[in-house]
Amino acid sequence: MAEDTRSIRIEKWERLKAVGRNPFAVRTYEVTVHSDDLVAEYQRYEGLEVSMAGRVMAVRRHGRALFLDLRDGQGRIQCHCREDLLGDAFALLDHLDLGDFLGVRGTVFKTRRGEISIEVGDFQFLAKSLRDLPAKWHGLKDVDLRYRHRYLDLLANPEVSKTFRTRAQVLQYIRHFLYERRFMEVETPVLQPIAGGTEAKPFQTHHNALDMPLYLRIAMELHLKRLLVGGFDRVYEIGRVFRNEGISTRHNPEFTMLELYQAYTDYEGIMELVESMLSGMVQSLQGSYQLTYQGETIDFTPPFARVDMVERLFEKTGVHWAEIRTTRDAHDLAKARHISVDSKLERAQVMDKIIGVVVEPDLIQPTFLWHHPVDISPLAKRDPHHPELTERFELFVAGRELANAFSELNDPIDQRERFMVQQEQRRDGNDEVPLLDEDFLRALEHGMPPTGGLGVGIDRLLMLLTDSASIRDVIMFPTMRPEVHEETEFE
RNA sequence: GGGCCAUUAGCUCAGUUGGUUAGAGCAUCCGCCUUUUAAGCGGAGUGUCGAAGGUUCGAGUCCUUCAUGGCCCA
Repeated sequence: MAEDTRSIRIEKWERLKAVGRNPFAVRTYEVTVHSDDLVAEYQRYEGLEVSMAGRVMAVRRHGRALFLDLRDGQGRIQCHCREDLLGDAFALLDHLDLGDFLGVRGTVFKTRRGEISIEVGDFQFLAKSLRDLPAKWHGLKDVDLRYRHRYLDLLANPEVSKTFRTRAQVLQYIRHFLYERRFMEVETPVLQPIAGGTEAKPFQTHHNALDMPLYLRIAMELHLKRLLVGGFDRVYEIGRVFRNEGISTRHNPEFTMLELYQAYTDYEGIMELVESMLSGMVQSLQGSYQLTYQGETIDFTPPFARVDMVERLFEKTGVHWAEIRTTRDAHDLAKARHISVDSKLERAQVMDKIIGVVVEPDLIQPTFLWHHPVDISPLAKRDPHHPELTERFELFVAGRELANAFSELNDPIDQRERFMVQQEQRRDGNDEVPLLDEDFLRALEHGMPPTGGLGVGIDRLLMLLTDSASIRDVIMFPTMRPEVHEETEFE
């Protein structure tokens, strides 16, 4: 029973305290080497005294000696403790449990079976664990427990730690890549009086002192563009955005976006940037341009394929975008293709849904789907030769949108007109359309340079790079319903 | 929101057409063991069978509702 384990361990702790060895009274422990480095450079360490600290993951007792596995932040190292070397201190190991933190000092050697180990000459309890760790080799499989108690998931399932190490590497890679291209990292508000920059339902909160509603941002776009007006010409932000929508294997209410804006270039310049960034990232992580996602080989060798959205729609449906003039036409097409859409949606949104069903799922290899119609791209510059289309692309990989980019609309009059169209949709009941951001328009009127912009969903990128089926596998603490009953075990 | 599936010991899982006292491995506890590594050997304990109702002489098993999660669809 869990309570028995706990009280037994508390008793052992009491006994340690009684002999002046209270683990929780210890503040520091000298660490001279980490496990992985020691194993990698065994020749250098053999016969030398080292000092290490970590969590005890396994104990194998052999009477007057024992082996234990110590896990530190890098990996695992085996330690050997013998009574003839440790003397009276050996008896203290009776109070050792799986999960305890231990510091050891001793000599590096190799066992008969060839395992690099430490012959412990001195040890210290650094923290006591009062609860059982998850099973040794089954791992922790219950997904609910894994996400709720991620610390146990990380301890029990090595591939989970690896995923989050990859996440850290990817963020580092991006920052380094953008640093080399002279981008500056900035931070813009999460709390906003108007949540704009895309279409999504925002979370609402309230500021007490100002007595006003505030929204959690759904995108960073409009603030980053203000910075271009302000004179920075290459800016980016990596941060959390929030969308008050359903939860699924591809959606978490809060997720991480990269947005970047580069002045004096357009969507084709950004296309080059994305190709270079992603192919280089895959190369540096995998050692090649290929990776496997859910059984499918994906090849990030640049250049990526380019597919014209309107053309591909025509190939797939025999219908040209221009033939769909009204909302009615769009709904008819959806019905003909057996695609169910909300009857309240307008023409452009219905078409967006249709494209999502008939075009996007086929885009398995990295593919730029480009030249989106202007009415689903309110912040993108028009294509000068086809003013009903825009200089925009979305990058699809494994049938999913990974990035979205365009030549940023900097014509303040056109921008205002497009916002006005959105306001009509809002009045017609589309509550995903943001309110008009007058200050943003004012900024544009001061003049924004021609600019290419990009947004990348970092979590979805990580799903690809770590072959994860669910977005929850790449977010440390995904959004969960609270547990029904809190266990209170304090007597 | 709809459909399907899951929930049994701390962990991972069995549990027959409804049948007596619900099982295994690991973990835990006791004993032995000074180069093991899923160490070994001997012994012991372990459950609100997700929750609440119902059917039945009898429910882990059948029915209903609920909770949480997963997959698919919207």
